[in-house]
Amino acid sequence: MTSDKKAKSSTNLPPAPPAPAASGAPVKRRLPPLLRRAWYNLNQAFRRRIAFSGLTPDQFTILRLLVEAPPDGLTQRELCVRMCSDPNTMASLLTRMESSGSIERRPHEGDRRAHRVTIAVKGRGSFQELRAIALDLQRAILETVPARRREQFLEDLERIADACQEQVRAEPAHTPAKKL
Amino acid sequence: MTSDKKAKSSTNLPPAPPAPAASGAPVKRRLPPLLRRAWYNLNQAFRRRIAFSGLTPDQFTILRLLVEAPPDGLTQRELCVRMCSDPNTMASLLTRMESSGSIERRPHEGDRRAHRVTIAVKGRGSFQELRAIALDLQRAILETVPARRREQFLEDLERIADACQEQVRAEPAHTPAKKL
DNA sequence: GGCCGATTATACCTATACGTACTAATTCGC
DNA sequence: GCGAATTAGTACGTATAGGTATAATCGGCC
Repeated sequence: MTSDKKAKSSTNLPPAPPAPAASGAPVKRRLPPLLRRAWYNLNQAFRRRIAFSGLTPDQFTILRLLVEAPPDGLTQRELCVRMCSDPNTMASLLTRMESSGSIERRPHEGDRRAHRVTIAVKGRGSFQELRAIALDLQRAILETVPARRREQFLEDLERIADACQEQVRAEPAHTPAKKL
Repeated sequence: MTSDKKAKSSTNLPPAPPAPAASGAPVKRRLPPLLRRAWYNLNQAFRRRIAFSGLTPDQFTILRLLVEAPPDGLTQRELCVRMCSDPNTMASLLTRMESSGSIERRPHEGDRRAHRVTIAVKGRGSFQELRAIALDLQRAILETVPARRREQFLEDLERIADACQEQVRAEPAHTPAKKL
């Protein structure tokens, strides 16, 4: 068998020619599809690289936020804000992480509604291990943009991210017409 | 107690201070969090704006792809590639859209495994209506980047998207060496 | 012609994403 | 202080995201 088959999984993406035919006309690039493609593939590439650890990209993000947080930890609300997530997703995510021993939850001593979420020893170990993989991946991807434009690109991407967030605030979940 | 901020929203995102304090040091911007923030909020802003129609952002994307496709329509596989999605997600997505009457599925006359997916009259109407909303949103967001840098930004974002996709191909779904 | 690997779609399962509704606790106006 | 508005979390339901496995084909090769 000298076949150099790539062992391509059934759920994998084929060649994929998302770019329109090059002709000479100004290639009309649309922001939403580009953002979607970048994020989905970045997330998937990272998920596969860290799958061996049993953690998901979102769980890794939680660990990063906790490592960068003060030793007291953060409340679920604070994690939500930092992850652009919502209370529901956060609750189930943290429940799984608590079960697997990556984090710990204890009642907040100043606000009995809230929880203090902290990283467990096991979680800290996982983070150290996966962090290197994350940095490698990020570097490999950023290298495709010429070094002299990288800083400008990230600055503009931040403007875009800010603008997107602003557009969410401009359109509340349901605009509840308060009863009077 | 060190926390003393005034959030003011329920399921919504509060003020959200994702940026580190400005001090003078080069603000280290990280690609993954920025991409996540941009995509999540763009998607959410759009979802809320089109919620009245009963369609989701992903469903809108399907309609757009079908409108831009040849009259014969596309197979589910082709839609997967164009959406950076996978066969599973596509199947359930199309099942829902077929039930709601946005699209039609018929057997592929040349390949009995495949389906031809086409847009229904109802779906075409929805698309026309939502398209204007999508364009407005995209314009409002892109305007936050100076006009003279927009084209360059989108070009670099495309490089990033391509690089992310490449990183996925470099890491097949089930990495480890297959059983020998 | 028939065997075998590759491909299209589906079924099933877990992990988010997020809207609505609800409970319990906290804050604020008076 | 008391009650209403707010806020932290949770419960529940629907819509993706995507891994594994499988049925039905398709296609190349002997």
